Amino acid sequence: MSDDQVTLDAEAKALEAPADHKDELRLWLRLLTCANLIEGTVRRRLRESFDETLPRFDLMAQLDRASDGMTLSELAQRMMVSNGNLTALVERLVEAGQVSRRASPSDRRAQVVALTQAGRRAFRRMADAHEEWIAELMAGLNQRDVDDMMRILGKMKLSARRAAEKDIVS
Amino acid sequence: MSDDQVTLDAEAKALEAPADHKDELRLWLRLLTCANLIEGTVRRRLRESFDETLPRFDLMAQLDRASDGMTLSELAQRMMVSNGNLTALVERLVEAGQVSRRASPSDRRAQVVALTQAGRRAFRRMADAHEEWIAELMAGLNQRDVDDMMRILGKMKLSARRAAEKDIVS
DNA sequence: GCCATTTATTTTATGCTTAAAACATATCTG
DNA sequence: CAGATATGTTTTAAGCATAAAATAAATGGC
Repeated sequence: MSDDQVTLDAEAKALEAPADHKDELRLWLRLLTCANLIEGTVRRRLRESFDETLPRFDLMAQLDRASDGMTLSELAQRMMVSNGNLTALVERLVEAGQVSRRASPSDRRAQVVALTQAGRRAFRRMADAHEEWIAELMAGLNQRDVDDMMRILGKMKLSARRAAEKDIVS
Repeated sequence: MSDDQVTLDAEAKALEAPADHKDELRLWLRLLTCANLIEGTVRRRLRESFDETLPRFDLMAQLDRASDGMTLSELAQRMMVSNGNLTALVERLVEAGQVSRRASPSDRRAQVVALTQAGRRAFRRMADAHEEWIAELMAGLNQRDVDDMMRILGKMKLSARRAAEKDIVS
């Protein structure tokens, strides 16, 4: 490997131009394309097969993992959406009888939301289909690809979180 | 390799349970987490540094690559958003003087949109910062990670597109 | 116990997004 | 060339999303 050449090129550039990050940019664009492609397909199929929206499905997926329910703030954090977003979303799901809402026993400011029995039943049906759809969309990957990507995405998640938190904490 | 064992297990399962696709599901959730983390950071910084929104930036990015502009339909397809979505988005950018809009010479239904000079100038400033942000968010990856992931995402893109198009073409 | 700060939620204003319907123009087919 | 079909765009109705401000309750320091 010609490290000298790399170093010389890098130094030659550093004097007049900023570092080149085209590879990372291309990676990001491709990641985004894949995410949009998959998310769009899931969104469409959820609507066509179950007359349900993706945000509602995502919300139910979080509640499905917490049998005792959770507060709105906790839900917002896990879903990575703003608090205000949940107010209306939860309201509609409560109206539809899929989510229950009760005051927190320990904190009079907070509300605990949870899946109703009907909500859990509906979610489970959708989740089974959803799992199949994801597998179908990723059918072109072999186990090695899945494992490799899982590992690299783990690193990316850490890296991105560190950079993102720098903005907020300070 | 014990193919027999694999086959037996698979057959034993097939009788009572559907195939297990947990790995793909986990991969999808992690991919989504990364995408949301990065996209959210970019969105916030665009607003804080340039008082600009991500959809507007994305639109300008597409136009930056087509110096002669393109029609709304072509733009919608490249951005992977609905046509109706663009009407208002373009309208606001035209108002802001960043995008121009003219009738297509060859098709009286169509309009061609393009960046104005001011729009191009503004976009270039933002794009430089954006490239740095992406590199920072992905700083935890080495070149090998970037290359590996790029390759696997290429496979995923093909795979997802095939599955997605199955729904629509029919 | 009181005041400052933090935390939980809602409200408001604005913008993004979609699907579906409506409309206009192009293109194809017989 | 006429009618059918396809394509380009806008409109409509509904829902999703954010930031920022407002409100309410909890917590911490003194």
